[in-house]
Amino acid sequence: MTYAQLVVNHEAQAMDRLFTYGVPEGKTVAVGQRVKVPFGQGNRRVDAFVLQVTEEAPQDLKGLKEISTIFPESYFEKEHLPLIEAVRSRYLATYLDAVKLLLPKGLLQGMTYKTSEKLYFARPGEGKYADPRYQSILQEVKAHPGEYIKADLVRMGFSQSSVNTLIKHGFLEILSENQYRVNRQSYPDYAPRVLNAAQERAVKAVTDTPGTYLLHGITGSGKTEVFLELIRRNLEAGHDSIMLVPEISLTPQMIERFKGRFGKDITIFHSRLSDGERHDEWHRVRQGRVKIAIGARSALFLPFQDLRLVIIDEEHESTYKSEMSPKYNAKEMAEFMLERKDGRLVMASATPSIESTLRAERGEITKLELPERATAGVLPEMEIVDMRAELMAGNRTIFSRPLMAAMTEALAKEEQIILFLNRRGFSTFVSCRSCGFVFKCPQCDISLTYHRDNSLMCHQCGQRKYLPKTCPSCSSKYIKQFGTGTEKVEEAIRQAFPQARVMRMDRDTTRQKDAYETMYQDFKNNRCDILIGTQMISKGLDFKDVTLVGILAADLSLNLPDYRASEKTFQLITQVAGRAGRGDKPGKVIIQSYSPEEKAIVAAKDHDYAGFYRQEVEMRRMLQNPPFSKILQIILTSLQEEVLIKNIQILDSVLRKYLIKYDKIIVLGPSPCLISKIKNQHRWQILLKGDIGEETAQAVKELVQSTLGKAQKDLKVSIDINPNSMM
DNA sequence: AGCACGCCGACT
DNA sequence: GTCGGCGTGCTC
Repeated sequence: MTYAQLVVNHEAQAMDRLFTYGVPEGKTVAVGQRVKVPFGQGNRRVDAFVLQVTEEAPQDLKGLKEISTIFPESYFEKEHLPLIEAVRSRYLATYLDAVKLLLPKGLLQGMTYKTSEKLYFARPGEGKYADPRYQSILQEVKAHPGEYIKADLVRMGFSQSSVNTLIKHGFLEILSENQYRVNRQSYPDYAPRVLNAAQERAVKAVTDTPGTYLLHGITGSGKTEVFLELIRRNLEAGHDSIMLVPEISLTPQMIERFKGRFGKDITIFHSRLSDGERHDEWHRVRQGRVKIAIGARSALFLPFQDLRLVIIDEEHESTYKSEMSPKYNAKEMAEFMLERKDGRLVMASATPSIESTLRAERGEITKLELPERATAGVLPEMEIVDMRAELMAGNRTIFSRPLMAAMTEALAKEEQIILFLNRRGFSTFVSCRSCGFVFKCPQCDISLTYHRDNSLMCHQCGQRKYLPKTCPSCSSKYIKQFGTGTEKVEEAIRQAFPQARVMRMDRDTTRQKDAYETMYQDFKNNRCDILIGTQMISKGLDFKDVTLVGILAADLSLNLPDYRASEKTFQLITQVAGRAGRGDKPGKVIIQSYSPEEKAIVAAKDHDYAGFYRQEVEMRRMLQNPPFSKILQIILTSLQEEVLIKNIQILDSVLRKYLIKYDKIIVLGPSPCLISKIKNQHRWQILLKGDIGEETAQAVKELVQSTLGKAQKDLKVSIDINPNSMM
């Protein structure tokens, strides 16, 4: 008899193991197939996936059952097993979560193809069906076989009942076809550019030798052209390629270029694709109809047959680390997948992560450089404005005098301006000047942001309410808004430059489906003078008429409680600054800051990546922060704070006792998270920092589960290795 | 997470 | 004597 080891579709942590079932006599199963099995005492039929097939009987099995249904389609291959195992052991994921990465979205919810009933000509009309009104329908369908469904003909003015009659009597035939929900929009050809020497060298290095590369190219150095060429060569060799981008830089411009270069060979994974579209794109890849994918991190797991090239653009971005289970890091998984088949991984950025540059220095990966702008443009001129001095001089507005002057000048010359502020809304908090009351979200422990439509919004849970006229605490009318968001910037600009055309791009204005695209086109075609935006305008956008970039509050990201605050600030300033002077006119960047002597800000001003890196890496080494250590974050949440505190204290003492033998791991906490409540869930955390190997992490996970296992149901636990945020 | 089993009290 | 409430433990 044949036996199959299965992962069952069961979310419970206790189900996170393989179950052995018998394969019915005369049937076969293979790794990656979906089956149904009777499970548990009630023999409920649940979905399961085959991970292993064996011939010999497993030892000591009580009550072996048989698979009840075998589905023909297979979702992954034997060679994916190490990947599943890696996701499990590195990121403490369950089998099920790891397997689900490889499945088309919606599979377990019964998602399937959309079918359409296409019409075909079957036989010529005869007898009373030779009548012209029938003939014209038959002619039309005969001329366009399989192109119409009934509704199309009706729309063209034919009578629905005539069409039905023809079908009923067999003159027309209906065939059901799987319809791909795919974007058929065509794009203008994007012809290859001639590569400059540095681009050429990079392409050659990657083509010649498999391995992992760090491509450090300054903003505007033509990285995209290198990607396109690498993909073209990989395609020519008959292999598949994946290009990963952070969600926010999957811009219309990027899509335009890739579609324009590769046409139908490519699939694009928008975050805005519907589940149905994702399902279909998955199958298009599985069937080998496309050879190239571009998308956010989950596109890495599309079922290509022969993946040999992965490009990770803006590799410093935190979006490559998943914050939901499985909490994998796409950079690590890409490398893992490619090194076992002699593939090539190219991680690219104008501001590489400290971690990647350190790896390059250690010789683990190969560094390639694009040190010059590809077009005539030079790097923009950078100026830091000390906002404390502005204040001293009596300027209490959002804009410093140098920025005002530069904006006036740019507008006079009809050049475009980008203003960056990484905060949406109007004011960041609202408080009562009489009693000091601050409006906070009742469900979350953060202050509410005031929006111009007179609402108070929680940027954590999204809840909105109207701003009352009087203070809920002392009933005074002295309610005032503090802090600045993009809405206030927009208002200030409209006041200062009433004739300028202004656009604001943030999550609030790009919510509707095509808003982003429309605004992008408007700005590109010079229907707008000043673009105000958050992080979403910081990368990818390439507008040739932008000569001035204003960074309104460079220190915002500097004061976060995170060892990466400095790195993030440097990256953000460099990226935003890179939007200036990409055409033939020189660019200028004005950085407003209250801490103008900060090394991240000064280094960004000097375009000095190397200098910034040297200082930052030393700091990390000194404080033993990643990449010189790992951080394991354990967050406990509960509706009841007392339950939470009691349990996390127990957990803390258990962990400390266990970790006493590891002198290279320190335990921090327990303490409330910086955002100590979200949607009424209280949050506390314990951080472990140090030399945490996979086995240690696994042991900690098991310890956490066994310690909390018997505790209240209300208690939820999340474990993350090297989390993006420690808030 | 379900589901069955079993131990115990309440009620015909 | 039997019905059902819920704590416990297992799922090939």
